[in-house]
Parts: sequence; C-alpha cells; structure tokens
Amino acid sequence: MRLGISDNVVPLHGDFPDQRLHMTQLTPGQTLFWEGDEANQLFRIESGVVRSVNFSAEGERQVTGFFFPGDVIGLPRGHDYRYTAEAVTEVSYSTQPLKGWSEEMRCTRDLNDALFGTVQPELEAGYMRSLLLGRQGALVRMCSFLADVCARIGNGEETVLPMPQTDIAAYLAMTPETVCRTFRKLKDIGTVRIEKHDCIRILEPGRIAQLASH
Amino acid sequence: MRLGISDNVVPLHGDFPDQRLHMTQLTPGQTLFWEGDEANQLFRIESGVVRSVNFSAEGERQVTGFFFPGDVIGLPRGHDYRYTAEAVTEVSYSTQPLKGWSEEMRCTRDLNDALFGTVQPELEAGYMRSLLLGRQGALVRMCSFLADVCARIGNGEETVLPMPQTDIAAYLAMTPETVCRTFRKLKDIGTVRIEKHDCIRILEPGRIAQLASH
DNA sequence: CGCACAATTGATCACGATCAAAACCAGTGG
DNA sequence: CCACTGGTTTTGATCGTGATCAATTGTGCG
Repeated sequence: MRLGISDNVVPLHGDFPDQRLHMTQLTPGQTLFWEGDEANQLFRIESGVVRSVNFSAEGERQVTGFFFPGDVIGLPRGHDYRYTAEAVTEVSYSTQPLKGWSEEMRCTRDLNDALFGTVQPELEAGYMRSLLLGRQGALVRMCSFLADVCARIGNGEETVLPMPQTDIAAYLAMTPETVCRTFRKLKDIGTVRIEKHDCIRILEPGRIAQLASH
Repeated sequence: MRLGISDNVVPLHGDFPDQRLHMTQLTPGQTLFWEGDEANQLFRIESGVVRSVNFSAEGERQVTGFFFPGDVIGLPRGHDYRYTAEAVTEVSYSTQPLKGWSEEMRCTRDLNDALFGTVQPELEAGYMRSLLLGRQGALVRMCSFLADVCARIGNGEETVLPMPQTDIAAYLAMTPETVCRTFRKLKDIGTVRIEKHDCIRILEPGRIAQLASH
C-alpha cells in the first residue's frame, strides 16, 4: 500500500522558471513557513528533507508529512498555509510567487496532470497518512512508513532514514518508546541496522514491505 | 479543531452549467464510482450523504470521508478515482465531464479559489482525517467528528446523524463496539439522545465541541 | 566537562480490541 | 398480522497492545 509520503517525481514544469527568486539554505529545525501565514509563494525543495507539522488547539504536535527534493509545497488552504514547514536536515530550496504559478497553470495543456504535480504532494500526503493511521498495529504502521521512505528515496538497496525517531513517532501517532521498540524488533530480525543512535539503515526493503502487508 | 469533513460551502460556479447531463437517484449502498476506475466526470451531490471508502491490500475497509449536498467529488489521482463513493442515504447527484471542468478552470479568475472549491473537499477531507486519527482517545475522536458533522449539516440546535455507527467506526478507525459505548457515555451525560436505534440526535453541540478539545 | 536532548530499557497500567451473545429493527413472504 | 431473516446495535467478559511513568545511556555541542 502506498503511504503518506509524496512521490511527486515529475515536477510542474521540470524546474522553476528563470525568475528563481531565492535559493536559500536552512539548518535543521528552521522553518520555511508557518501555518496560518498568508501564502504568497511556493517552495521547491532542492536538497534535504522537510516535515510538515500541525498543532491541535490543545498544543499537541503532529507531523503530517515528509517532503523530499523535487517536491513543491506551500499551496495554501484559502489564503494561508495549512501547516508549518520545518527543515529536518540541512535544506536548500527555491521559491516561486504564487501568482506566477496561477498564470503558469493556465497555460498548461493538461490541467489535471499539472495539479497532480503540485497540489498532490502535500494534500495527497495527508490523504495517504489517514489511510496509514487507519490501520492497526505498531509494526504494520512502521513498516508501511519505512517501505514508503525506501520507495521514495531508496536506491533499491540499503536506505538510511533521514529523520529522527521522534519525528517518526509524531508522524505515526505513536510514542517514541514504541517506535524505538519496534525498531529493535526489526533489528532482531535483521532487516535494519542501528548505527550511531541517529542513523538507521534499512537492509531488507522487501521484508519491510512484506511486514507492512499485515 | 476542524476535521475530516469537507466544508465546501461555495461551489465552483454556483451550480454546474446548463449541460447538466445526468441527474441521478441512488438508494443507500449503491456506488457513484469505483476506486481505480478511469475518471471522466465529476459528481455534484444535490441531496443525501455520500461516503468515500478505500480498501487496503489486505481487504481492510476504511471510510475516508463523508460528503454532503453542495460538495463536488470525483477528481482523480492521475487518471483514476482515488476511492469508491457510496451512497449512505438516498442520494441525488448531477455530473459534469472532467474535460469541461478543465476548460472551466482555465477561465476562472482566481485559480486558487477555484481549486479551493473542487480539489478541496475530497483531498482536504483526507488531510483533516489524518489530523483526527492522530489524536488519542476514543471520546476525543468521536466528539471531534460529531462537532464537525454539526458544523457541516447542523442548524445550530439539534442535529440528527445521517450515517450508521458502523460507518462512523470505519471512519474513526475504531470498532463498532467502542463507538456504541462512547455514544452511551454521551447519552448518560445528556448530550445526545438515541432514538430508534439508527437515529442519534445531538442535543448539545457546544458540549460536544468542548469534549473534543480534550 | 557539562549541558540538553534523543534514544533506550524496564515496569506497570489502562484503553480499546476481541470474542461471544442477546436485543433491536427493517424488510419479506406466508 | 405474524414468522422469519439479515444486519445493526447493544451489552458483557476477557485479553493484549501500546501508553505512561521512570530512569539510564548515548550523542552532539558550546
């Protein structure tokens, strides 16, 4: 099953047009934009990993998605950004004014395909996460997530997870303890290796995908 | 907090254009379209309640959203419908060819607003459901859901739930037993009344919303 | 070194799933 | 009108998983 991580491989028009205004660098933890801020530009991730986070009225933090190089994020709900975007790793990104995007869309041959390339990543991420969270069992959820990360950034062989376990926990709606324990199970099976506390390597994507299917 | 139910109050262009091809009636349980089918038309719900359902690879059924009169659904992921749409109650709907929609969008003044009116309902529903499922506690989830239904179809006073408890369970990723027991709690508090087994009336929307906030 | 934070491990507990059965309701046909 | 059927709701008893609480270890950084 596919999960809550965008797989927008084909960007809107290949790349952003020449008027690439900013090409910015961020360090882990810095934010690209804030939930509720007025949205006036889109963000194209050039390198690194970005997470989208939402806070409930009571202050509970949820990670609603992860985004990777090639993804375009920042399409508003109404006029505001629908989440806060934070750099997980070092991140570099470029921006494009939202107005320009609107014009660009108008000239696109197949509007639907174009939408598929921009609206998709963030909204689709939420949709797929809802399917993920609808499934029961910590191991199934974890493996579904890992399988999706592998499909997105893996080379078919080993894959190193780019985000900390706390983020995975916040994404999967579980506690860090449960995430850690589930990782240990996978380690005991031999499907992952845990190196240096923060660096988890997935050794057998196939086995992971199989475990994800209940 | 807002939830996984669309609140697309303002339809795309008021109504579908004159070439309203079909105006169809459905009885409970019948489907509007199937997940995976090639998408060639949009559906505008005129009356009744529709649910979107997805099946995981293992056959688990999930209700991913509820849609109400005024909502436009059927926008594809790629070229296929992303879920199966089923009538919960008696439903009447009209359709519009997807090609026509694409042209119509092209002529829209504010493309973003237009997107907000069509892409929004279904994708946004998934996004909000992911936030809902990310919260812990059966009562909190139930009340968040109920509060949202009231906001969507309620008149401010009492509201009668239009969907069976099994659907609510499938939407909230809980068992029907848990849904039922949670309803009984609310009944004991006096915030809902259960009439005739299938007909649940929400008496105190305010209290519900309060309980939803943990 | 010492600080702050993430990860790890263990012990306990509670919530919701599961299993089982009965009650309720709608629809159908005798 | 009543008996029968199928599906939903209801209620009860038990069980298991993951949350919670608490404490230790590991890691990066000033």
